[in-house]
Amino acid sequence: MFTYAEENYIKAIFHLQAQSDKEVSTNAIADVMETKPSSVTDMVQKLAEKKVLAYRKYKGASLTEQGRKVATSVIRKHRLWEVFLVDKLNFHWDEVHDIAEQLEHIQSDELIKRLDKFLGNPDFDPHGDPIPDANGNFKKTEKKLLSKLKKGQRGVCVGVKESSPEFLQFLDKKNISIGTKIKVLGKEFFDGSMVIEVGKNQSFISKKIAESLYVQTN
Amino acid sequence: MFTYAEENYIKAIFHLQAQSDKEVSTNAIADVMETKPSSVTDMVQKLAEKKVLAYRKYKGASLTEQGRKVATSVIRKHRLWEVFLVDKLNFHWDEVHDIAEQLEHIQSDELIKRLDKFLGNPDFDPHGDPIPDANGNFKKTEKKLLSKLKKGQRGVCVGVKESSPEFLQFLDKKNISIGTKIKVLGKEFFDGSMVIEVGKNQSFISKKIAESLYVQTN
DNA sequence: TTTATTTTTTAGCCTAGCCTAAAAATTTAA
DNA sequence: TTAAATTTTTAGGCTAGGCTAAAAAATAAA
Repeated sequence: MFTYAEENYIKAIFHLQAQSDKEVSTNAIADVMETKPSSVTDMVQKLAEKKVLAYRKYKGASLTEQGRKVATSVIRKHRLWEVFLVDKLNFHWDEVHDIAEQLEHIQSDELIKRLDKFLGNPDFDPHGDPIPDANGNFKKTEKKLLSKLKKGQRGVCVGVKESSPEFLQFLDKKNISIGTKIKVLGKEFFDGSMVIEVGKNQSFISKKIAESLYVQTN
Repeated sequence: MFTYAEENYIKAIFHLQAQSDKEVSTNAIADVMETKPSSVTDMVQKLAEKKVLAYRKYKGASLTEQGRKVATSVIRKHRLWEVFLVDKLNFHWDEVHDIAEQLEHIQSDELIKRLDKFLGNPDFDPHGDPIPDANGNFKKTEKKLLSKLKKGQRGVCVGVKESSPEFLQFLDKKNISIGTKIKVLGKEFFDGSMVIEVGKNQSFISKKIAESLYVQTN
């Protein structure tokens, strides 16, 4: 139904829209797709004809209901495959993205249905991101950024905002992964840095880090 | 390194060459690829430049060592994924081909290494076809066509020559699958048909069927 | 509010992989 | 061994998805 390129554009627009909810600009899309704005214009016009998004010249694009369905289906597949790679094939969570990027385009509803069951109907991928159900609905979570916690508060790491290999490897070095309990020992006002407790160790982390990590408080 | 289309051509030429060992004709390739001969000429010339095959105008194509490596790698991936689909996701052996046809193009050596291990390093796919190892070597089997067996001989079904859904479903109806023990009760000279024993039942099968089923004798 | 800057679109071109129609080479038949 | 039939290649076109360069629209600054 949709080509790989089309699916990737739709997915990118979905993610961009999730952040700002308004129409997504041509340049923003070009940025994340690593293409030129002129190429984006072409593709966006084609996708508008296919009814997966609404497009107004010079204004930007926003997904239709149909487009959202395509996007969540691709995201669902991506995240389920990531669970497979980590849980079944023992990949590390910072190695799976590129492979899942390929696997997310495999077309077979039956395959995904069975894969989901095989994995025990997981709700979250190895990075802590929610896996939408077959209808495209995400489980609501009340996760917040680590940077929002006050001194003395505790939280459980449930995800990352950024998932570059560099960042994930940094977290590894600090022994932080999904499920890790974190306690805020101290917080600096002027630069937003924190001292946190992870297991038996304590670490100093910058504001940048604290704003890239999601935790769930209880 | 190679596009999906290129990999599919290489794979097709490999299979054609396995049957006749000589140079493969343009028309033969067009046939299995379901394209026009002119398209094949284009692609074959491109693949010759890429050194995966030797091509002589009007004579045909034959894979180089490099081409054989590409082909066996794709075949290895295809068959390993089929094992995954049947063993882990409980697909039926006649449902997995189209999905494996997509999965065989996923690029990641590490993925295949781990998948192979996860599946217990299988030697055969669900249709009984051998899975080449990482170096492209096939395990030798002395399978023969059922039609070659004489009256009274026994064999174990180890594969099929043809794997259309229709044929596989026919085998199902007769309760024949990989590992099924078959005994030849009788054989007609004039049309090559047979009466065979499968489990507690006996069946009449035509020459066409007997020539589409591989068995291993002991 | 006019000018300068930035963003977006248009126009035209490129490659991969397909196609059709016509030409050329090979094979088969007379 | 020449003519007919078949196979294969060439030539020229098409679509998807990119690109650059230039034009047009929108936004920001003077």
